[in-house]
Amino acid sequence: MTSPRVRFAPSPTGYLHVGGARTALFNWLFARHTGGAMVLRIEDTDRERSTEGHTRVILDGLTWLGIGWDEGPYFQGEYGARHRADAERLLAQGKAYRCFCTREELDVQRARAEAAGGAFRYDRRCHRLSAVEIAERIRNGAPFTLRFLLQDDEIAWDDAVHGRISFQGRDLDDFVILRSDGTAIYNLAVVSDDIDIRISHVIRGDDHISNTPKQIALYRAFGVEPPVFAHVPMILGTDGKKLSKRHGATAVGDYQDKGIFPAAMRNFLALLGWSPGGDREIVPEPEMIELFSLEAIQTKAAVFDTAKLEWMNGQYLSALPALELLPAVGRELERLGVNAARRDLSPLIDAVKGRSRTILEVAERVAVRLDPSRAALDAKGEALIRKLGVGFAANLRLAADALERIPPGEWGAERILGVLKDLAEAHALKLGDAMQPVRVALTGSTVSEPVNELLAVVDRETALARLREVAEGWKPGAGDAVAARA
RNA sequence: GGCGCUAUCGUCUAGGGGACUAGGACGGGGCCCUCUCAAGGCCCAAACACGGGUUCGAAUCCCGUUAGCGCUACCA
Repeated sequence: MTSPRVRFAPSPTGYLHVGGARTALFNWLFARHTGGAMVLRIEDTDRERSTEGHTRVILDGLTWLGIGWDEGPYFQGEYGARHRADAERLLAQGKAYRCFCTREELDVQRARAEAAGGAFRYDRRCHRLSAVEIAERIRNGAPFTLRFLLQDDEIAWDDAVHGRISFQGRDLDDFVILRSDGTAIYNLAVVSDDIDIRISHVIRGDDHISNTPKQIALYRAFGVEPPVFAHVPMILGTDGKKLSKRHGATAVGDYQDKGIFPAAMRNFLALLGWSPGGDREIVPEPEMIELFSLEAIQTKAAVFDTAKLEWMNGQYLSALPALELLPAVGRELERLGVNAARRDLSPLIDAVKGRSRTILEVAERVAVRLDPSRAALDAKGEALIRKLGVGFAANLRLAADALERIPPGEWGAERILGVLKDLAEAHALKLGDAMQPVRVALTGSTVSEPVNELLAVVDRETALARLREVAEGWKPGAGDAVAARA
């Protein structure tokens, strides 16, 4: 047996959807696990909706996710001649026939069938046309499609994830394989291409299950052994409906923009519908490849849970050394308009990454530590300062005075902690009362690393200047008396 | 409507006839730690859709019911 060949075949009619990304991931994992090849094919036969931009976005999305391909991308649109030749071969062999029914006639037939309460099935009226009638219509220039002549027997296959699935030929109808303009319909194009590039395993979404019997029928007609089919379950939104735009972020690019790591996204996507068995959650890529199997894929649709994705991202974030985060943080900083040149960002990243879940949060926190005045830009920060009441400015001034006495050469987390502890003791303050005003003044938030570490990580002059600025600038407002009592 | 697929905590899942008092993770709640928030540690609540079989014994196998989803184009 030769090594498996799988393909990921998106149509470039939209962005790379998380569902598509997961399908790609499963294909990729299977190829890596088996030592097979992954082929990329862009199904761009729908000229109306396909764009080059979408193709670019899909390729970029896969690359970002770290899903590489061994062959392609092939563009389905370039193989129209083969599709057509294949269809005509079936026609010549009597396995397909010309259908002269117009769209309007078909609509009428369909409506009639529906009104009668039954399912529409093409009645093969054009299959009964005599050779003379056909010749005459062709001579008159009547447009026609090619329909596949479907046999009535059972069509079944052993699905690698679902087990045996079976359809009856009589429940299907003679589907169109070639449009009147000579271009191929999806099912024909797919089978023609999959045969051409020798695909051994078709791993795709289970919304394709109902296409599979038609495709198997085509394989039979071509006299080619069908590939192994593996239909992976859909991804749903939190309301249990098929994931769509109104569920918020559904494109891979959205998560890239949110600061999700490719590795975290891969891990999360892989565990959505597949399980390595046991209690594993964080699964490094090599193990994922090692453990992957089609049989272990879930048969049930899965709900996309953003909260768990973010948790997982946080896990990857904490595990990654600051050094590896540096480039990404640098990019985000640039986007935020922060000049980070000439500063070693590593200590700052280390200080904030533990309580961040995305690289975006890391960058924002680093930005504030580089330039605390950014905290004031945040209206929420100002509101917080105000809420802290009348004792705030006084304590802040005390802290600033004490900290100023630390010589530049001794500015460090340990020394700062000692000074603040002494200060609290000397003024009978709770440690928190000395710490929190500093925290809020410096970050505009009640949340940060320990205050002494925060101060150490912010440049001494910058920190002191900011503390002064906030302490002096603070004016008691109308609501402050109340706040102080509360 | 027809055809098909599916059914374990709110969510992702483990489970392959006895190891099930149904395990883990996210999320939720509580406690510890603590200058805040996270992280970390400990604890709690939370599920086998329903009904019939098969079997000494069913979450696990079979049938039915219900519900959800998919497809039902000269879209992919």
